[in-house]
Amino acid sequence: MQMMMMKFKGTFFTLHSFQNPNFSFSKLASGIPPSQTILAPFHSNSNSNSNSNSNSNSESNHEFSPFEKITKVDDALQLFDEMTQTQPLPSAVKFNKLLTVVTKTKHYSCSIDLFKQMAAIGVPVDVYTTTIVIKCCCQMSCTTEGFAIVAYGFKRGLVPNVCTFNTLLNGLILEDRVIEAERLFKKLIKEKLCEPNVVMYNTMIKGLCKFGNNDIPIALIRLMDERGCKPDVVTYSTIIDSLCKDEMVDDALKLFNEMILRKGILPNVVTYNSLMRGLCNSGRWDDASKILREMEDERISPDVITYTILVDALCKEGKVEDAEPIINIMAERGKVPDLVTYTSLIDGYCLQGKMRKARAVFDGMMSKGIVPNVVTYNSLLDGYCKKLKIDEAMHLFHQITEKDMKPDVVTYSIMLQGLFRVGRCKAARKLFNEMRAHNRISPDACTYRIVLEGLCNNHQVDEALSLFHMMGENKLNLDIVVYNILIDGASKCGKLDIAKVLFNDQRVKGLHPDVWTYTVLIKGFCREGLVREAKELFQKMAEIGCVPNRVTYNVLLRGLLKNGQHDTIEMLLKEMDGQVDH
DNA sequence: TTAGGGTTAG
Repeated sequence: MQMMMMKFKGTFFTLHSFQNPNFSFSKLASGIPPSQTILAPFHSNSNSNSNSNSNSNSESNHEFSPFEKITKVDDALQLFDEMTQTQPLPSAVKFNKLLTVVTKTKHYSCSIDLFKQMAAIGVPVDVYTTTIVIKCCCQMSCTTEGFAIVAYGFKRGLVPNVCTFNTLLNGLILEDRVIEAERLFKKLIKEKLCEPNVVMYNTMIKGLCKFGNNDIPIALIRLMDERGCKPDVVTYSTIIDSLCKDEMVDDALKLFNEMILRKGILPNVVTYNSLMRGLCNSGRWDDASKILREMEDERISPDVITYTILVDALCKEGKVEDAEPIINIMAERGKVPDLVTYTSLIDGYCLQGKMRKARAVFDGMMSKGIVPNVVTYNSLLDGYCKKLKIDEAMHLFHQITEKDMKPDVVTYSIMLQGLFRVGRCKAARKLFNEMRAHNRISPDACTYRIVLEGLCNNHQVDEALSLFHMMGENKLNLDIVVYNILIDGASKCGKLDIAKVLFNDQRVKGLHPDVWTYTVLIKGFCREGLVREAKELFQKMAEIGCVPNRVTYNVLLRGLLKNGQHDTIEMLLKEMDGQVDH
């Protein structure tokens, strides 16, 4: 422990004092430590002599363990057939191994089918078998089916254990059923159905973090201590990651230090990756670079995810030319860029409108045998739409469907935004109807915002309003941004009465108008020459503590100017000087 | 001698 503390003396304790004014992106890239793991013997067969011991072991293993050889599901299915025809039937352990292999390839429904066949043939199943199959149900968002399997097992004397319950907890969390997960977790403890272990605490912590809570998970670490269950690197990494995602990077670093210095738990590449992402996304490049150096000091090799985080963050910062060389650095260090890495880079070029470059990366990726998915296509689509190249976008959109790939809600939203932008409302409405008729994809809050804004910008406010009313009292109708769009749209086309009704309506619903809400309505009043009303609303903003921004001042100033209220303008300019950043 | 938990893209 003492050694460990010494080892990490140079860690983030001095983070805030760490400053590097000469920082550059190329330095960041060159600071990436080389791979410390010797991968060669596992990646090629040219080193068989140098590793004779482990080789002979694995060979002898293979004789008895055909499961390790399986790379494709078809192989597994064939082996399953052979196993079921063997007399006497192989043990449950052997079938479990096979099921594990299939499950690891993410062919969950296949595993479930095999389980059904096993049950039909009378292959012995145990609690391991049911746990594997429950996991498959959970991964397919059918956790309720997972509970049914517990009941099935129970009838056959298979008592669920901590692994089984943990799988179910994880399933509930995957389906955002966090309250049910919490209830189950408490029930397990209260009724002594099983004593939670570190894995189960970690699952629960993940769920709570996902639910937007970081304080309870931290408190849970204390509970673990009390109940004699030691938190591990996963416990801390989960919370560190959640804090980073909530832009609380300093709290994450504090926890990181606590983990190392007080608990003596060593961080691994996952912990570092979370911190890297948190720091990069908040533009703290110096600190990110320090993390890379610290990884090097601790001999922890960055993995594909580390590099991808860097590529993505640089691209989002508009530094795509700094991101591209990272692909080469990866190659030098034996790390193969994957679909996510390439997609991040493609997205970076698209964001800059460099579509030819984006296309070149896309083609390069394809030539390496990496198959793009809907996220990759969406990046390209968005790029074309932003450049108003709708025909290219449309072409790509059709290509997605032709390739048997399923467009998702984002694909449709991007296309809708593009079509509205170039004023092709008829096509947009057709696409929107097509989307609504789709039984698998339904428009989300973002889609509705795009459609409402599109209609308003194309002088179709009545259609926007009727769509809004049709949405009824659902969550989307409780979105302040939607109200802002409509208030702006209505007042722009002279329907100030409707704008006022909408303004009151959102307050009745308990929504909190923001700067934008007030600004668009002030703009509406000014447009109609109702300067007194505009000033009153401006006053009201101040009263409820909603701070006007530069746009608000500009809108009001223009209104006053148009109506010759020069005294008020002078007063406002003085006020602005003291309040608004220029 | 088999099962369960944490990190990356729109």
